[in-house]
Amino acid sequence: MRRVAERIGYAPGTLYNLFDNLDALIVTLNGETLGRLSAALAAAATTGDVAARPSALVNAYFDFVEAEPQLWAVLFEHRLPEGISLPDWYRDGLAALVDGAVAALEPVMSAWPEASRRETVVAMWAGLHGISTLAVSGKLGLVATGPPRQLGHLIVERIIAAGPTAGGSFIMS
Amino acid sequence: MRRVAERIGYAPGTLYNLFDNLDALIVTLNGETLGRLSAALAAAATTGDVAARPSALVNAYFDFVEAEPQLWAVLFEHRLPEGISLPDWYRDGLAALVDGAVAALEPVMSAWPEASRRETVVAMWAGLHGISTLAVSGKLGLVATGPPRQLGHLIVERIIAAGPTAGGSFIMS
DNA sequence: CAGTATTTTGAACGACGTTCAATATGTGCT
DNA sequence: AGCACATATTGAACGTCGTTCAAAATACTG
Repeated sequence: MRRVAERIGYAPGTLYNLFDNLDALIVTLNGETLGRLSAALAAAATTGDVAARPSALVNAYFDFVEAEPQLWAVLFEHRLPEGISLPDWYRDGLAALVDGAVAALEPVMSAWPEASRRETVVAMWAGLHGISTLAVSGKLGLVATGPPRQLGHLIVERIIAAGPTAGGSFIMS
Repeated sequence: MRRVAERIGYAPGTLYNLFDNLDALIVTLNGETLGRLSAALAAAATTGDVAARPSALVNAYFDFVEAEPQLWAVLFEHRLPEGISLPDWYRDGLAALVDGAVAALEPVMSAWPEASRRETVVAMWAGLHGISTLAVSGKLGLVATGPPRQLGHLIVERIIAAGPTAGGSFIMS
């Protein structure tokens, strides 16, 4: 709070007329970052070559992380105090991001049933998220050789290649 | 530091005879947690039914996260100040965890070349990590319906099912 | 210009990580 | 036992942080 206040040339107390506390300020900032990330992914999804969309989305995601590592880190590393939940518009923003990816990948995931498709996209998004957090915190580099982006492509491409009925090998027999 | 000191019945200053600062204390704690997580995964990997090992590992991972959410959160959310890197034994602990998973999954990933197998395991681990962080921070629940564990199984099973040559669809044609 | 509403201030509070001289405790020796 | 020395522990103090709030400054209105 003190650093933000100094940056904008105000006394610390002034910020409390705009935000309840530091958490509220960060959540508002994260809302903007979420919108920017969503827009970056949407722009990448306009590729005409639908087969290239999965890798285009992965590249757009990592481009964003590399372009704005601090904003991205705050967006996903910040945690509200116990018991306080994120505002509704935050959920809407996240849902819009996922929906955009689902729509963009629809051509290459037409074999999936609707519900499973969305679940799969969420899983892939979480996978990219995990790779990025480990990379940003310096823990991925301890065990991975290639760039984080490469692992991102691996996750997304193989999950899509596996198709909707993959897994559950115990069902076979 | 003050809370730890109070818990063990010492003055704050005493802790500085054992650790340089709070970061060093947390890194030491994280070393223990990493060992515990590694042991839990190793125990799950002893399953005789090799086909069930992937799901057993996923379950063990999420069991650990649910059993020790705070320790797990500190292990992976803590970040050293800029420029300071993790000690060597930390890297070794992480590498041991990955190596254990690679060894446990060897029977079901025998088709993979060695290097690719390890990379794939790292990617799956990062995927589980991403699911867990989003779940713990309350952000996964905003867009996912099922339990986090389900997404973990999805990622691991489909990546294994996809096989070593999946992805890179642009290579075909 | 007077009076009211709004914005901004900066001192103050409690909590935090950290430092360090002072103090307490333990250990080995005669 | 007492003494000298090493080690462990303390607690006050410092600077920083988020946060509060009465006071001061500014803006607006009739």
